[in-house]
Amino acid sequence: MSAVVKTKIRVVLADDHPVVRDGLAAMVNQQADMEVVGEAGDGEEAIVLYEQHRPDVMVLDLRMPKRDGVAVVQRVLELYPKACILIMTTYDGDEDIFQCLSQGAKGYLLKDAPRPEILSAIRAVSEDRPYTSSQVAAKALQRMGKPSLTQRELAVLQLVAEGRSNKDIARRLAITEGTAKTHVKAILTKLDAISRTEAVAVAHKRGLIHL
Amino acid sequence: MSAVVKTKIRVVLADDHPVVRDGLAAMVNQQADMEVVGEAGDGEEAIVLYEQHRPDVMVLDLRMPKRDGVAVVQRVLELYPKACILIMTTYDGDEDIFQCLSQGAKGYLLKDAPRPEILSAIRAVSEDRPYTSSQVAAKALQRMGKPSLTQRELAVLQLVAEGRSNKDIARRLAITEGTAKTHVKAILTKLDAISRTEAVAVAHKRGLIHL
DNA sequence: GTGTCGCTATCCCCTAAGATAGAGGAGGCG
DNA sequence: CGCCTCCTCTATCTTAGGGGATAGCGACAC
Repeated sequence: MSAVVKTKIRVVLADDHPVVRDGLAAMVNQQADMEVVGEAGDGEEAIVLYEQHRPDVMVLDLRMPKRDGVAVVQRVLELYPKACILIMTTYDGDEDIFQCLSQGAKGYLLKDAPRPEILSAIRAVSEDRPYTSSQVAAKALQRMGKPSLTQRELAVLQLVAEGRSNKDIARRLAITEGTAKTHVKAILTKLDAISRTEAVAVAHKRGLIHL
Repeated sequence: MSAVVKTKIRVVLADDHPVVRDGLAAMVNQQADMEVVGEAGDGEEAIVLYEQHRPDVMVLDLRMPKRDGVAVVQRVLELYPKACILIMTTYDGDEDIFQCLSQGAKGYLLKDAPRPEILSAIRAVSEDRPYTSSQVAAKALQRMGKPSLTQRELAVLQLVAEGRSNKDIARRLAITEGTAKTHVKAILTKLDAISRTEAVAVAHKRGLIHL
């Protein structure tokens, strides 16, 4: 070990696609100043590996089995408030971005980002500097000023997106049909949609619902 | 060169995520019997690279800029009917799978497949043997017997998914509202849905529409 | 305690959506 | 040629969906 060699940036990867993990691992391990110390295929594993390795950076996919990215961010920062987490995903909805960043993730980038950007994002986050590409930042700002949905409204929205009728929704949530309609109307207003189908489209695009 | 060394399997990769290409490339180049000879980031590039290199296998993502996977399959097989194409994607809807395989793709696998499966799929397809995982095959069979939508119905479905009203759809397609309703009704029947919102949910899950 | 917020609920009104049935023209195919 | 599918249009009828407003109740904050 030479005296000029700094300690490498230690990275944990979490993504449910082996091929993506391989790609990231190859990229990272090729760099002189960083190394992969752990790979997780789902959310729970990600948390366990974080505790085991206490890496300088955790690179996290949003959609994963067991526990999704947002939940992992929340849990890890609850345990280790100084954790540096970089979200790397295909989802560019303003709600996803907003959730992650407001939970305390240090960076957010899209999977179609070029290699150099990915690496510089890892370096930035490892030094506790936030990293957000301009497009992502723009989305996060879009989210500002837009009204949030309540928990109940999100539950109703989920059922609406599955194609359920108001009556059906009411039965499942043990409320009256009138109340279901009240919630749906609130959703339409907040999402600025004129029909439930449009509301689903908007919600999908914004990342309020998935699938 | 030793006499026992066979010619390597020459592979072209097409995926819009650099990180995925890197992962695949790393995996492939690590194998003694295969090598990556080209990488494309969109559909048009994929076609060009196929013509340039005439690889033994092309690994193709479904959703790509410029031209999507199905279109690439169609075009390449039109030019070179003996081309061996392996689809590798996250989309597991029966329609996506059915489209690709019936167009002539030799294999279809999901991005969450383990490394060994990916490699054996590439080897299989390179020898002109079809490769389909059991889950994927099951989906393809599910598609059998299900009615197809006409072009017009697909166009209407797309607009329905965007949240347009019947009147709006009619205006955009230059038909009467009644005709729009007729199409919507046909869609509901074929997708076995009772409302347009459910139809959108079903269509999405089956891969008839994206986004 | 007063105010705000979230969840619940109810009433009226009206339109968009879906169910049903029928029909004619264009084009492909045996 | 007839047969079939697709696309188009029509008409009627019923219901689910959506607009607008209002309000009681519990939780929580100030």
